[in-house]
Amino acid sequence: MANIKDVAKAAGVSPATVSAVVNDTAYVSPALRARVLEAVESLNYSPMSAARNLKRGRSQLIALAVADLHNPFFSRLVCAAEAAVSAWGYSLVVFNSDEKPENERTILARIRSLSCDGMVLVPIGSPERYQQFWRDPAAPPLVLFGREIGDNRFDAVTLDNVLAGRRTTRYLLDLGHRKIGSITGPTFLSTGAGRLQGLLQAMEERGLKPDPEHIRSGDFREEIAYSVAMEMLQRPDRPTAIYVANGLMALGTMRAVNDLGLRCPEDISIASTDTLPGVGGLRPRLTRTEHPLGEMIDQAVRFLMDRISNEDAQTQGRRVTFPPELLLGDSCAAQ
Amino acid sequence: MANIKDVAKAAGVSPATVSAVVNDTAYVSPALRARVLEAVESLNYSPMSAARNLKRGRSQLIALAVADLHNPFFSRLVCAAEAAVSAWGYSLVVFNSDEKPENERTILARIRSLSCDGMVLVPIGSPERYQQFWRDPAAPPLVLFGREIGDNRFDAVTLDNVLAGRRTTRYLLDLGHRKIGSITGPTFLSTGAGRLQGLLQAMEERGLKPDPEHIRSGDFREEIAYSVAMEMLQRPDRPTAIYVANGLMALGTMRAVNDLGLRCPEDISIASTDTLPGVGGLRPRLTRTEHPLGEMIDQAVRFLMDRISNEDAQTQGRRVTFPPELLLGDSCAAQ
DNA sequence: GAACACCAGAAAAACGTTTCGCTAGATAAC
DNA sequence: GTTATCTAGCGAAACGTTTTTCTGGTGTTC
Repeated sequence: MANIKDVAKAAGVSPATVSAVVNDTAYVSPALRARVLEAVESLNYSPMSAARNLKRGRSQLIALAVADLHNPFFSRLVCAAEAAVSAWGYSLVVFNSDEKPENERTILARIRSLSCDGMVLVPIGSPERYQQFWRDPAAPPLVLFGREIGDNRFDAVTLDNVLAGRRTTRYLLDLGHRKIGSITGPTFLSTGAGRLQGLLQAMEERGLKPDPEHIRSGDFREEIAYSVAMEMLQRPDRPTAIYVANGLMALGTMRAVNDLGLRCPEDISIASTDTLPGVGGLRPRLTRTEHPLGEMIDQAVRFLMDRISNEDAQTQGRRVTFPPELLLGDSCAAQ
Repeated sequence: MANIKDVAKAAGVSPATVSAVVNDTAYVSPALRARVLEAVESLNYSPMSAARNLKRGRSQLIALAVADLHNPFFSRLVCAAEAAVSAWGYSLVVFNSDEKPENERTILARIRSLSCDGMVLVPIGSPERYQQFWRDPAAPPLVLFGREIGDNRFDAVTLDNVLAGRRTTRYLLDLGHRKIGSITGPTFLSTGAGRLQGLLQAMEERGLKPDPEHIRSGDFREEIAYSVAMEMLQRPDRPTAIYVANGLMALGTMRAVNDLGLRCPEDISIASTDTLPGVGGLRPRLTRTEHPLGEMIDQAVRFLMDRISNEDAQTQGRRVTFPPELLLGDSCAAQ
């Protein structure tokens, strides 16, 4: 592969001049500039980023480490992140911790050694895990995404999960439902806990309290949600509406509804937070609160760019919480 | 960040020795090795990959450039590729050409300058586009994925699309269907053309020929498939079964079926190639042929690893075509 | 016409590794 | 005891850039 010296030789100039032309970093007379560009063209030269990175100390790489790439929600995140990152001239390196702490550890080490210029992390586990990462001056800027870990030193972008739960539940309450159940995510995750808390808040506002038997964790997984829903819906005092905490579980719940011969929304109303890509056309259309995913990842990347350019940046973590949007389908009926 | 010299100084050895220890590339006496490791530990040293890459001439990066990241199929591909690549100690850089040639051009340039050690490409457009890429000795090994472009110089991993179409159609024929329609992908893509061709072959085997009005392109998109299906299903001589060429369109077709008050499979049988993630629980469960995606990407990565280690490799492109699996749901009924 | 400022471009150092060739010391052989 | 053999570890070059410093030539000004 042609290197900068080859180009310099071909154009009869010094490597410095080639660099100046290629990076547009200093004035070069039109004549020379043309010769250089011609040489670049004919040799099909493109600067080797390993060398450039070594010299410049940055890599033009942004890492995205998600907790579970199998979950379509995170797939959508990858898609949005790729777009956001490449708009700033960066490339996206994708990692999947698969909810396993040891994987996450490996990934963090790898990101550091790749000298990624920044990273977006959907964290698993508790803040202690990131202590060392935080202290390490060589670590790239970090934005936590989606999940709260109770540590305000990092920048963080999240959905207002409590609001999501509250808003969705209020909608069900406004339709007249009183016996509202929920299939929640894991409560050790802020996404699971927050959405549940929002539901509880909304019901409490009306002086209601859910039947404990109607609040069950589906672990954010389709099959588990299915079996939990099967059981809940077969109870004699089954709820009239269910708030499901994510898209995969919403589908599992719908399946249970169908398998039991129940009709949605006539027999049971279903509302969720989040949905699945591509299923927009399914009937009944799901009533749900959604993440403004594009805006969220844009914000996360903006945080990173900010830290990257402002080395002297405040050490305090900034956090932005996005409100969910309530999108009406026809999976809920008045009670 | 601590560098190799700092470690060397701390351990009282030369940088060469540190390198030998870190990479386990030469014998170092136990005593020294321990001192070095201790220094590495206490300084939290990790080799800077930019420098290492510069010296070694590789980057431990594999690029995956897909044609449309919004399509859930390619999201699944990302997930599978991340796993395959990291199993070999590489990291995955993800790009989305969004079916736009100019994006693809940019991406190829970027991959080259990142010195990615290999790339998996879901190509858009015709082979000429990759000519220059092919001639460039600096370009990393390339495996084409999913789509045929009629150029046998590259390694390629594909699904046997013709077989997918044929197998699915035969299944419908065996159920007694004679008036079989299809919502196809774009026929300028091998995936679209192949699946359609498979359908035609299967029908021809039985001396049948589809009504031209029953063969329509849905462009691999949900909404287009919806409107095409709406129209096709409202024809007085509507087909009794439809073969839909991908998962997104299958959902659109199902939606049209529902919106027209038709029942599947009683009124119309639907079978597809590919499906959507997470919708495994939907009713009716889709009868479909699926990509063995994990095996396919594993094969692609193995091709790359092969080229990476065997510099002297054959210049001839190898190609592996995977047979689709037919998975029975309950979206098809006997006619 | 001389002194000076200015500027385009070149030369060279530096970034952090790996790796080749070498040295010095130990061991073994005679 | 001398020489040959071997080996652990070191020094230094090299990878391909960017960037700082330097140089030589041109133009300006009094």
